[in-house]
Amino acid sequence: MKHQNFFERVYEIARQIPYGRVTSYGAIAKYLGAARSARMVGWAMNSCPEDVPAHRVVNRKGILTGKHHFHGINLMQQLLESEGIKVEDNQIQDLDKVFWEPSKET
DNA sequence: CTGTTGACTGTCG
DNA sequence: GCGACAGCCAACA
Repeated sequence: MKHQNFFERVYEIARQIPYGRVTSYGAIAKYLGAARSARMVGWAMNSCPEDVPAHRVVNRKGILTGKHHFHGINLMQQLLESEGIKVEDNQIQDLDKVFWEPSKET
């Protein structure tokens, strides 16, 4: 499997996010070698395939910045809470505990 | 082809 | 501690 476009790499990593864990756009972008491309991760998520748990991807602050891109405004939060992640005011609690880093998979 | 925007982040003042 | 700027890539007008 050769390297593909930036988007496809984002999808691959997003799919590797374990249950009950979350990551940030910057973490993914940084793993790809372009920490400044965090916006692209979000843009890639805009086309998020069903295989990609985009609800587990938040910004570095742990805020559900992309929640309004979901079908339901509170869907993203419910999905996270369903995985045991505490979410309050659109922000993930204990972010450092549920935070997942792509480099941990390699 | 050129300019703007976008689910972001780190650095500087 | 907070506000503003730059940087990365891709899609759209």
